[in-house]
Amino acid sequence: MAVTIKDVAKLANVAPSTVSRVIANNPRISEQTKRRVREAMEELGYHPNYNARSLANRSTQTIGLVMPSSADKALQNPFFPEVLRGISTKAHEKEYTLYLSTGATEEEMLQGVMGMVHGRRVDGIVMLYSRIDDKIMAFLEEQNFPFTVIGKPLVNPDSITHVDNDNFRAAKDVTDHFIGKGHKRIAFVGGNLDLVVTVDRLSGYEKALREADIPYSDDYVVHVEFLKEGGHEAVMELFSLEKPPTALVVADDLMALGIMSKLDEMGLSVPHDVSIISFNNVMLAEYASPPLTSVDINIFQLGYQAVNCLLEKIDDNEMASKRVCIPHQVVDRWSVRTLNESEKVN
Amino acid sequence: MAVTIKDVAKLANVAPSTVSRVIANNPRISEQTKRRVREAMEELGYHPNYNARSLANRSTQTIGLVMPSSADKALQNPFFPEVLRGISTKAHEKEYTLYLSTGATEEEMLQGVMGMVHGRRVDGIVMLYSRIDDKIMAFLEEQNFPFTVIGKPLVNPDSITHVDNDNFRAAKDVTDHFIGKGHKRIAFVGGNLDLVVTVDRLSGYEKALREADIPYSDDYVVHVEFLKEGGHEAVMELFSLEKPPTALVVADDLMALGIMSKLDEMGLSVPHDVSIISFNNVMLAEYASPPLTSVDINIFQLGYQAVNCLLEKIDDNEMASKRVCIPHQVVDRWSVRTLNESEKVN
DNA sequence: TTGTACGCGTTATCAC
DNA sequence: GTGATAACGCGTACAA
Repeated sequence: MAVTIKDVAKLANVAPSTVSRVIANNPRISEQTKRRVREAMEELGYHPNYNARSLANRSTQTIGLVMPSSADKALQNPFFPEVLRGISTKAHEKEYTLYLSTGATEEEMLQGVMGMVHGRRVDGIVMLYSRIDDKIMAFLEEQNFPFTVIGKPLVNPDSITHVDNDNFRAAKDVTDHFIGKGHKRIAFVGGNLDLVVTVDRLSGYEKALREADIPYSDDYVVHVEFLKEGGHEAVMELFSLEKPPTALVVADDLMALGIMSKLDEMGLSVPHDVSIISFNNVMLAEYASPPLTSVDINIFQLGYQAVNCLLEKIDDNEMASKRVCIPHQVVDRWSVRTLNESEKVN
Repeated sequence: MAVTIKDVAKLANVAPSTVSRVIANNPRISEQTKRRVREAMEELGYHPNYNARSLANRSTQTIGLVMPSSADKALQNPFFPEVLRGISTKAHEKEYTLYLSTGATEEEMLQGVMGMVHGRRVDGIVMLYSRIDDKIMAFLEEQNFPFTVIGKPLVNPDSITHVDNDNFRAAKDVTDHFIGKGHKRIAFVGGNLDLVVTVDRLSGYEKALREADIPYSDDYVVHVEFLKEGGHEAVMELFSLEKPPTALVVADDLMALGIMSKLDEMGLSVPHDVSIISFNNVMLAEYASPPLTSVDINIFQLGYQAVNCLLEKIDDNEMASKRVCIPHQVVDRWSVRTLNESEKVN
């Protein structure tokens, strides 16, 4: 069987506890025995068993990740690899490892999370999305288990540590940007209304219109099931209005891609016939035709900080909840056109 | 502290071992005591500690996932969410959970995997990619640790269990498809030559040309760093040849997107000026303009079967290695045009 | 059918 | 500085 701490102890002529101290680099052990023990470890090819350690320690040094359910189309969004990169970077820095929840349905996901928590498989959890009325979040709160959320929890956001963008502001910036370019017929294409981010951005959009005295119209607001066929219909509706929009605020780069595909089909060209600004600035935005002007929400930082906050909770036993706001910036590409005077109609 | 098996035992007036047996649903326990014990578990809110279980069991019921390093652009490919879906489905079926390796460099990744293996954090590993001369794979083989590979390992593929497509055949099919449509100037745009999949597809492409007596030319073969700027240059080269290609075999949907963006810039239109078939058939292929004809390689199945094979190794202690081949099919969309007679030049 | 006793590999608390 | 010894929570021969 595998080599244990006892084998090392025997070979080095010390007690198992001494070996343990050497591993922990306990300063009260003489350099001499440290060397001897290390040589023994080397010789036997010893590696500590993390399960045993966790058991004795009551700490797993791993954090659980809750993604959208695997059946969820949202998982296809390049948002996740990038947020994962941020998460894994911070985790690696602090020598934490990652545990993945799995499950196709929300119920399965919940079971998985309950397993992680009750089975003491993880020390804390990062939720990679924030959905309205989410059972998993409710469970974690009720259990008082350390967790952080990427995005803004709708229910008591003040008592849940989360890292988010100022999505209200970002959407307002984008809408203002359009207004500054002479656009007045500005439509909003949002994602699933269950996602808090959607409602935040919608509010920002509304606010910008209001400030500019542009009337808000329900006709100009559609919600697209992320890349779904239904979305295409929504776009068709939008452009069969008597006054079709000249500019689109789109909640996600991928959605923008889908929309552009549909526009292309309809013989409409971006940015000539319609301008688009979307969110996330994933790599794809740069490779679209035309390259998309997009709001960079700093996805990497979202993940990085989420882990950072979580570890503060775990390591420092920090009880207070906080909110971290990651800055955004719109990066200009080629999907926006400035309207000339004659085009500035209502 | 948390409620343990002993607390349950006490409340139910049985020995801890009995509780353990109830958990395992041991048939030798009377229904009556089972009920009593279960009630006690319920009342106390008992949940087994997986670390303790793993320790006693010598099995973790979790499988480790090796993805490309988080810094690798390849991680952005929608291939991964989808393969993850397959993996997680099978894992969930068999009540296995998932562990993620992290790391930005290859060295960090290797450290991570060594940690999983030596620390006995996982029972087996699925490698989500297969790169030529991969240190991680070499390590796993040397350790004789159960693992399966998605894609074909270049070194001794016969002794490593892997699940793959017939990429040679797929590329040949695609090239034949073009040939059947009258194309003769067919170029191949491959990905990183380190990836085995690239060389397999390249061979299939060559074979098809040879069979059709179409001369193979190095000028028609370029390799694109996935979605990278360099790729754009490669495309420019291709289309500044005196005889530019009329058809492109592209190793990845995302690459095709990048290429189409560049073609658009150059004033070339798909499929009018150039036809394209790419691989993977990720959701994006459907939403490109025009929608891409693409080879569906059944990504979900790749993941699902990879776990299946791994579990056979682990559970049944199956030592023999095998190769599972997942079927592919090309799904026709709008990126391919049939050449008319006058266009069928060399 | 159920209980006893020990082992899984570590860490932590005492001693010395 | 270092060595016993007792947890950590569970599974499992073996005994009853």
